[in-house]
Amino acid sequence: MTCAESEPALTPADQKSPLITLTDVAAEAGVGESTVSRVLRNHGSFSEKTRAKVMAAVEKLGYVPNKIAGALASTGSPLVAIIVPSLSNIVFADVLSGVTKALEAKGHQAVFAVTDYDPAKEEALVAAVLAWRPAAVMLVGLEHTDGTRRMLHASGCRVLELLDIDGEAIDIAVGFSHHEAGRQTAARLLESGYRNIAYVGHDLKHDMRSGKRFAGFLEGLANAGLELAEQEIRDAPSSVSEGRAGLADVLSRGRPIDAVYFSNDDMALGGYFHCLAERISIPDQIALMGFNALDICRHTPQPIASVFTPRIETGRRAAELFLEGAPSQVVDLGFTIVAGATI
Amino acid sequence: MTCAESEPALTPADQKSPLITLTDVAAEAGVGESTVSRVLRNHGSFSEKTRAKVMAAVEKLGYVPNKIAGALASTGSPLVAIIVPSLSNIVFADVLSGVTKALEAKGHQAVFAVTDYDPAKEEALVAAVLAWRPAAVMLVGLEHTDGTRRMLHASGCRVLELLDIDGEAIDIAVGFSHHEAGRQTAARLLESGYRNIAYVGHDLKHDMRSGKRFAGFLEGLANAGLELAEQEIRDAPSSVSEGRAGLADVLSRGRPIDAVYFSNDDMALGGYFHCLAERISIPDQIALMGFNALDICRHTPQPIASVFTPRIETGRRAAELFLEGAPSQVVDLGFTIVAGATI
DNA sequence: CACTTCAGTGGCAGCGCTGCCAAAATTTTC
DNA sequence: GAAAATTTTGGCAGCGCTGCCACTGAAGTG
Repeated sequence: MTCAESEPALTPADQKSPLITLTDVAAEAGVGESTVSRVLRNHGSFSEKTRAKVMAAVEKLGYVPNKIAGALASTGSPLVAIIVPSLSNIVFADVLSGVTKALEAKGHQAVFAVTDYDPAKEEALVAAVLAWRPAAVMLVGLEHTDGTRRMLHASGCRVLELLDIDGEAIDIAVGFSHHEAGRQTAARLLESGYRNIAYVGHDLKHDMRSGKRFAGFLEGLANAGLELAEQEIRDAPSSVSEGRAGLADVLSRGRPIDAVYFSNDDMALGGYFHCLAERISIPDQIALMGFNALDICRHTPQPIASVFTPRIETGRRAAELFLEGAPSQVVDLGFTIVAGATI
Repeated sequence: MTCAESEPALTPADQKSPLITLTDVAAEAGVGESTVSRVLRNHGSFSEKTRAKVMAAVEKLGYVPNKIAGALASTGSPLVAIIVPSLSNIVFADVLSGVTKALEAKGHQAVFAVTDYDPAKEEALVAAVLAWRPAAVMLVGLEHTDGTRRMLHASGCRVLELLDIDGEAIDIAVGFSHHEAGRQTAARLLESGYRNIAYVGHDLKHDMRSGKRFAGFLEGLANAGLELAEQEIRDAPSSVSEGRAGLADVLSRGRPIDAVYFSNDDMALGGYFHCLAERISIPDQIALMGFNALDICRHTPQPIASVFTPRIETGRRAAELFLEGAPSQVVDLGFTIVAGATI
């Protein structure tokens, strides 16, 4: 739960002037401390004349309020913790943007950390951020260690789980169903007449959500009495190169393949590049389908078919729900299959 | 400097149990508060027996130390603020990863914010983060408003400016010279025999660093007595679609062009897609050169020539310098021109 | 054996702010 | 014009922790 880590080296720059405090401002303005506090937070009542005096003193002294002290004195904290699996995937950066944009307008500050898709690290990071007594903790996905869950419950702060709704939410979940996305993708491919379908994916053990899509996809095929013609699951994070190598591998096996479902757009883009390089005609010889509908895949010579996911919206909505003090709930923001030129 | 924004709504979840404090742990363990504090921070001396008692109490009560209180009591703060222009550009996400990875090992916590390339917003965000009394503030680039500089100076905390060294640093700067990168890119293109060179760029007013590369590039051409054959500067953030449209535009003007320098790899990738779509042969008909050496551009059918920039390394190094308490300095991490199949 | 030494410990005063309460100033009311 | 209602204000006790200092008792010293 708590480990005695060795001290972080604190501010090395020695404070030249002992920083201005609220008391200094009060003295300068010739009013009481609480009055300054009220004016600065625009909270409670005070006269216009007082406000002017205080603001003048603040300006003159270059006072910057100390939120650390403020947060300690008032019990609530304006901090929101955001813990994401990775930043190299644009998906999480999008979520982060959405969250911070909605938060900053309300005077909240984001503290954040990256888990590298490691649940144990997530647990450690949750412990670390809880020490800051955040008003809310945002996590990606619904899968967490028991320790993480326990700490989160005990902390009493709001918990927002993002980008997934397939499972049990701790408090609020905002996202969409990956399982359903996988299912519908399969349905769409079948509708278009493809029957020899391959899957090229990445590291399922760590990326739970791509695993859920894969399961949904298989279910979609099974419903039509079909199964995957080929599959290649790379033991690495998703990337263009893995996607390219993965498709190359699948095709090298010689079995006829008329469509390929990739675990996401990075992988699909790699597959697309493989086809371009090998002069494999798309979609005549082979159809490609990705996931996320990244901007980049909309601007390839032939736009790659994909599934649009509301990433920024997920972040924004989560922040809003938290700000509103919404009750525990699961918000399904849905997804949209976008046809490209590749199916 | 400071504005009276209206209150953020604080923790809406009502604390069920008045959270465990260090005093509770001390009582449970039958020792003094300072002893618990010493054990938990592994600081000062205490017996193994005491340590065990304290840890047992911590475990039993599920105590999570309150760093807000800790930071207030000790003057230094283990918070580091990171302010980036954007998150949609992978470059800044990389820097962020580098920074947080190096920081978390040392018990520091990152707080972060996004400016959207707006210096005024940067100033507001600096004011906001300074209220958390961070041990360091990390910013991208060397261009800041006077207000930002003034606040940063007055704060007395370390200031790290990342990804640029062409200019006056406030405290520590870590990065490389964009001007020089532009110059060397021009030299390289000239070396390869190209003479009818075009530039396709994005929004220079906001992205200072791409402006510096452009200036360096022009200088490189001028040194050889040349100037740009064509140029197209999009009034938008860099993206694949802008790059594609930009190149299309330049080529439509009918002037012979044998090489194109793009403001970055996103733009270059767009240009590459345009060539693929229009069956323009690369590099026979036209050579392409980007900037950043993104992974994705290394895996296109023909790898796109680019300039590798040490992004994660910049973040890591900056964090290390801060942790070491290094003196003010400018660290040039350099860059590397990487040949692709497109020049 | 009286002396110093020092690891191990507890007490308590803040850190800079907010929240509460009561006092003071102002306005309203009859 | 005095009383009542209201607005504005200041004082001060914490928030939960750390840093300092003083204290303990066991070990080391001559």
